[in-house]
Amino acid sequence: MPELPEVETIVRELRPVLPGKTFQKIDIYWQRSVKGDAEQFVEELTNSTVGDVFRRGKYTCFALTDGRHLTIHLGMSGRLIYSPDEKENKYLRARFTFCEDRLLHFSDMRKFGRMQLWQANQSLLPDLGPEPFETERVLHLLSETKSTRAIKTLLLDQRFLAGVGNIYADEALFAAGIHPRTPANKVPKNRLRRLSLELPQILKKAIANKGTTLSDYRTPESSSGSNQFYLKVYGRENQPCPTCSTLIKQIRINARSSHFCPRCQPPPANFLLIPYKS
DNA sequence: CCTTAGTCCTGCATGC
DNA sequence: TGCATGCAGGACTAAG
Repeated sequence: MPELPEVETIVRELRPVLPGKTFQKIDIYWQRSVKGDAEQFVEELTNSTVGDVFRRGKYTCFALTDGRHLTIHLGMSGRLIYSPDEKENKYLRARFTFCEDRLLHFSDMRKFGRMQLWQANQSLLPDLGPEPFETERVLHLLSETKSTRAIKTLLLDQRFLAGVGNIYADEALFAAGIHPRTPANKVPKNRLRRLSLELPQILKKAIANKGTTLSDYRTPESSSGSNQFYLKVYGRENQPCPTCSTLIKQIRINARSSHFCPRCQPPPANFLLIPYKS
């Protein structure tokens, strides 16, 4: 599942090769991979030229030279594959052909990914919260929030904070010593400070490792990331905590699996926890 | 404002 | 073996 570090890795591979390239032909194999009308999307994007490639939250963004933008959200299983040749791929949802026959393939097994074209006068991704690297701003938002939702839920809310998904939310809460079910407005200030500082560190380390490959994620040159070998709690239920050897627990928060160490991430007080509802 | 449940999807694991 | 069921999850929507 591509989160911020995986998307950043993808962007870093595409940025040196795509700017200056023109979309010569676009083939859509699954209409719903396009937000809005797929035919119109193809019509409006054909013959456009890529100016820059960048990341915002979990979105890969292509700035077109005429001021418009193409965004791609990879969902759960989306991949961008940049290659000179065609490969058999039963999950191919879209194919972008550039001049000199270079190809960008959008592959997406579970079909949760979405591509969207933005007009020049539209503000891009207006509902996204700040990037986690804006430490001061994130700390301020966390400190000021009156939200009673579980802190984990807030971290996953892209309007509050952009780019964090299930894996890195669990890792960041472990690093900050916060129980994931703590109400956001009840987390002690010193823990919030730790969270705002640890989160960007965790993301940077994951980027250095070219992302976390659990099953589907690959870079555009189809290599795997290696950050899965460095995860401390995510997916490690019933295994010893790397810090204190207490067994990692798995619980559900808003229908999402959450992993934490009961000793390193103690609840501030039992009655403060967001209760579990089946 | 907040929440939960349902939807979209497929592959994989499990159980009979 | 084969079929049914359940699970995973990000973003979005509807309903309370």
